[in-house]
Amino acid sequence: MDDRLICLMGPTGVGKTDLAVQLCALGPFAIISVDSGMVYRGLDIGSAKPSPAVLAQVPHRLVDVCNPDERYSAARFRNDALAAIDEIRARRQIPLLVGGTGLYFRALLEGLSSLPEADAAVRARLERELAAQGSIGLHQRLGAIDPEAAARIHPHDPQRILRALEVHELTGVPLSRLQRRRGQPAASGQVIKIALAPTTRELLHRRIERRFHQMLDRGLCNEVRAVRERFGAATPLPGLKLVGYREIDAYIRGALDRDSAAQRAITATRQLARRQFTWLRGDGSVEWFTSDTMPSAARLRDYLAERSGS
RNA sequence: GGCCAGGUAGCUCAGUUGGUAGAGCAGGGGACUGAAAAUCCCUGUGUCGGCGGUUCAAUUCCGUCCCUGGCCA
Repeated sequence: MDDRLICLMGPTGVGKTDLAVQLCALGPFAIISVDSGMVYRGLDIGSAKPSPAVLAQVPHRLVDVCNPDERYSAARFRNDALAAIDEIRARRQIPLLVGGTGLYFRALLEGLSSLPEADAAVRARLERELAAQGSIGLHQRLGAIDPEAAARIHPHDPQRILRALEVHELTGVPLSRLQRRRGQPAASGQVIKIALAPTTRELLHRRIERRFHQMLDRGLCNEVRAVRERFGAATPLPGLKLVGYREIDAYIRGALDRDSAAQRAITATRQLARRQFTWLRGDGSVEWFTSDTMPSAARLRDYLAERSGS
């Protein structure tokens, strides 16, 4: 039985999705999206989802699985992806994991420790304490409870400080101790990692800028307005923290003019792409393919056939 | 053409009572365990517009030229 797990990775805007869709026409592949943006229903243009027509023809698992007012997570992704992998294999197809979310790939391929999930009440209280004491104050408190975690987490990193305190409150055990027992590798099979990237950064920057203007042309602003109308201006919407959405939301609320919102969105996308590179560069097991000229799906198929022979 | 204000890092600007200069942003690198498209960390040598002059020493003072903006003709 073919137990391969194919990962098509790369920074935003290099054409991973198009290539994956083409590949599906050439073999028994089934796509699982590894993308923290495409999980949101109604956030279509700005997350660069494939069109409804493409989605109907080539199913993407883990696209449109939660609403913009919900919070998705790496752990939820891991569970959903494991279920999708089983289902795909039961149909004698090969899972093709496509996306740029490094943490999700790691959660799936290396596993997560067994930790409590986020608790809204605890988090709300910690947020208030953060506002009152500042992150350095909370970091000191963490130092008393869990010196190991405090040493690893920077005093200015409120998100991680809060999470460490939250875990301790919920379990009575320091985060660092729970993390020492790392969960088993979560996904089974022969992992093949392919990264798609341009040869120069400038090429990527140009592509990002052009793509964002296309998103505006396709009605990104109206998409954000529709979401705001549906949930109300005051509701915190995790979905609108995504690159591009955040800036357009600020424009719609009147905090930014349209041009600076667009410029900031493009900048934020470049910075996102850089962080995505950082995950990939550190991984010695990825095979790099250039995206300067879109590699043909046939070439990728042949590469995969070669790899499976061993 | 005259007067005024500017010309310093890719951009916006500080600053140097004369001893060759530093912030923010951008860019680059890194971290990453239930928010991750998040949250953080590290990273600043540039003919200080050109050419002359004064001076031990000029980006700083003086002269002149060039460029940009404003006002006046």
